[in-house]
Amino acid sequence: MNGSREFPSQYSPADVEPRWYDRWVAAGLFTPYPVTPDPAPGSPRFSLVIPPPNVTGSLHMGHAFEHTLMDALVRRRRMQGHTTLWLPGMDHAGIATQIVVERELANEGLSRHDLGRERFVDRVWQWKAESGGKILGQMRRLGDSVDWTRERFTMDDGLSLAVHTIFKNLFDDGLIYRAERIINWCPRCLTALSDIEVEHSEDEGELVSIRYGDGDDTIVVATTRAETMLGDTAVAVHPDDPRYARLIGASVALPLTGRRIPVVADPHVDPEFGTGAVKVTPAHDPDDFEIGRRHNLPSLTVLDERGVITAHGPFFGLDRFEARPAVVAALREEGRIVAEVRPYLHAVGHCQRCRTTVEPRLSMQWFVKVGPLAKAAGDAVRDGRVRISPQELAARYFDWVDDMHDWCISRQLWWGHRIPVWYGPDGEVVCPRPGEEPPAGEGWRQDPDVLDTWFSSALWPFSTLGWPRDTPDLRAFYPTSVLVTGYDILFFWVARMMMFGLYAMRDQDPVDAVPFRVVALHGLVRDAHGKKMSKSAGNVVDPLDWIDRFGADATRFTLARGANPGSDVSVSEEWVAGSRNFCNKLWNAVRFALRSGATAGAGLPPVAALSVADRWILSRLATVTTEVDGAMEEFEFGRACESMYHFAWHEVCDWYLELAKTPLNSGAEAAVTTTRAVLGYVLDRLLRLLHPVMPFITEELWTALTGADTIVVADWPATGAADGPVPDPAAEAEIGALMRLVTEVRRFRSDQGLRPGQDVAAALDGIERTPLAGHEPHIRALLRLTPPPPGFAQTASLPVDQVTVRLDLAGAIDVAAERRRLEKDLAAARREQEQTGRKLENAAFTAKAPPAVVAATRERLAAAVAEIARIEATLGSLPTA
RNA sequence: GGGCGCAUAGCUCAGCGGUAGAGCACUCGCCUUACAAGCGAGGGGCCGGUGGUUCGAACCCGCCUGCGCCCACCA
Repeated sequence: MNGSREFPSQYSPADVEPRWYDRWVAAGLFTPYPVTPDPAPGSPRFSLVIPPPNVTGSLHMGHAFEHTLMDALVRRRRMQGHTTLWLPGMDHAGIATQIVVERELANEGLSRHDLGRERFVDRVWQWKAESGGKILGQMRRLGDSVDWTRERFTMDDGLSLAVHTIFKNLFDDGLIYRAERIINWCPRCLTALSDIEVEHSEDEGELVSIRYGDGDDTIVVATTRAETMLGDTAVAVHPDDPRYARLIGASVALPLTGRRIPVVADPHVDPEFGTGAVKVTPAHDPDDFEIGRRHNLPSLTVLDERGVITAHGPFFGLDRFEARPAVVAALREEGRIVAEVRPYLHAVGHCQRCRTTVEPRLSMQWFVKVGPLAKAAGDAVRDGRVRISPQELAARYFDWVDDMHDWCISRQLWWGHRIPVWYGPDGEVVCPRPGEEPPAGEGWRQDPDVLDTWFSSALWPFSTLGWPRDTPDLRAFYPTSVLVTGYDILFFWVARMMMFGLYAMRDQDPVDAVPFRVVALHGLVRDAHGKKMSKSAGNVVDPLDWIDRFGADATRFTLARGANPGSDVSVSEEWVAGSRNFCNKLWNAVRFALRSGATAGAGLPPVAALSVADRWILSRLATVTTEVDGAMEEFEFGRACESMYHFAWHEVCDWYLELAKTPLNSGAEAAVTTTRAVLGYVLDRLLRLLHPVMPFITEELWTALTGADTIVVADWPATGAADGPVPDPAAEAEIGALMRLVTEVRRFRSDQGLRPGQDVAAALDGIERTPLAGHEPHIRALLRLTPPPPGFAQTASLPVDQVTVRLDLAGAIDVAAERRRLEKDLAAARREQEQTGRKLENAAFTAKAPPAVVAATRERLAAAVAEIARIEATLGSLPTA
């Protein structure tokens, strides 16, 4: 149907890509089946859910990378005939999105409080609509073969039901609890954060040693946060520390305040560190909180939610960072109290979203009791129900899962799933079942907080399929086949999906309770020099920019080509340009094939009809098919791409297409027919192999070549199929010899600085006695050599293997250049002789090495010796300059 | 403070026990009837250092050096 399509000499993605995506969607190719019960019983299922992008903005190169890998996996499975679902969607990204919208409001001079909760949330929904649309557009441009009929959002009704349901279940099982704890608090975002939302960096600070007490009863403590001393309620020392034994149980005066605080003995204190004495601030330090609990110390809160001092006195109203030097200065004024101040490098926690220094804060929050959940999550990987690729990263997973702290899930935000708990006037705490009327009336109110955005993400693999309802999709596609995501969110997301998936599906067979069978972790996208892409470094590339300029396929190929399990990928404009060139190469190969009348779809001609060149390229195709198939199975996209690139460019285009020209132009009907069929077959299969990575150009070319409707559901070339090509070592050896001969002659010409046409005539002496006899027409065509006229004037003689090429040169050869070339070859041959010779003289080698290796070494030695003799003879026959 | 990973051609990386590879960059020659986004040829590497295992090490083991990442409540 497309045979008459125009094929310009350059591939233009802009003319091709826009034509296909909507057609694919309209044809329902990305939809496994409509939402009906059990549609395709018995067929293998392949499903995966997209890591939902945040609605905060647009997709970056990391998304393009991740989507390329997922799409490649999905498209291959679809071609393999699996009932395939790639489920798209987006994440409301609680804190991140709220910050973005707040920033937008700030530009209008407003805060969220000016709008009030309801209007603010409406505003965020409005933002979501715009930003989300942009992301969907990007996914279409990338070619993501997602099922749009099943698109979800973490805050849509179904997912909100799932959130409420699992919260209720966990609550009833005692796995969610509310408690007053020291949590990580962001004084800018004004919300609690979980441990992993805090990023530590080595920051410079000051370690201040302060003398507490007066008279003889003094004790020196050190701190990096002097302002917190206002909230000190004790000094702790190690129970066995003789220096302080006499003070234990006594009290000392707290400078600046005059309060007396006890000295307590606690084994947590390290007597080796500093003075061996620690100030205890239970309200503002997690360690101190624990010490306080053990010794029944009061908690004195001296900082408010914005990090401002609330303790009465001269520091009241100061920000914590102003208060810190102010406290030290005040201590100095009292004299002798500051024992030492020295610069100190220590790890400081920052809010992942806004970089503000996190403040440990005592507050009432909701937590998930992770113990049993994390145990199950670890076991599922340990016992092999879930495989992590690459395996090395499993260690990181275990480290985290096996030593996880309870997860603080409440956030003091407005954008997110509101905690489904109501508090009564008499202290009642009620979590109604979904659908059940929440308690109402005087004094009842719902918890104002929302859930950590990762709480809903953790349900994604099953909430998107309809859970908690028992839907056909849930039955068909859970567990999902594979999860593709970056190693950087192993903890944030993967571990939590494991916990919640196993918990939600705890009634299922344990094997089928897991959220995914395999976790395929990829790395980060970096720039050409391996640097992380970041706005501040100015090396961020928008994938759409590349798609516009080089095409989606080139962008995808560049990303896939660098992808190895778990490792980062470096990309740059030069490389995507290289991929664009590759697209162009494919384009022109098919253009040539079409012009040559290549036929695809009829299968292979009988083996007897094939030429050696045909057998060779089919042999290579067989091997490449196996390589690509195997590599993709193991998420080794880089290897798969290398294999296809090399085969397509350097074997099919560089050699086979050139070799094919001889039979195609021969006029011999049988040869023409066979060559057309093989050419068509090879390109057909190559395009199928490439399709998962380069969907658009392969669709365009394949439909043109075969006349079929779409490559999207064409059969994936199976490894070792009965009717497929097979490896043919004899043909490979023969074409290998042909390549050597042709290359040698070209090298000779290049070294001699010969212009084309200066050596058109040549004799190929001795070729009739070699396997290359039948290839003489090929060789002459590739080298543009005519047969020698009778009695031609031969001026150069070039031996290659068993053949001597005698060339008719316009002038005398450049003897010096030829001598240089031969001497270089000679040196190489001598090195080889020496090396292999030494090896064979090694008695232990011949005794212990495998016989095949020994035999190969013997052959190499013999070849080197022959080569040396040949070169020396040639050198001897050169006229002296 | 723990744990993990990486050091191979100018750059980015593959190879992980038997003749050092790719892409890009570079040099030279070519508008050869699919493609100049191309064709042909070429240069370039004591595979971080150092010991060991082995007939044989870029590859396995020990140590050293230099980078990178993750985790961590030592004030």
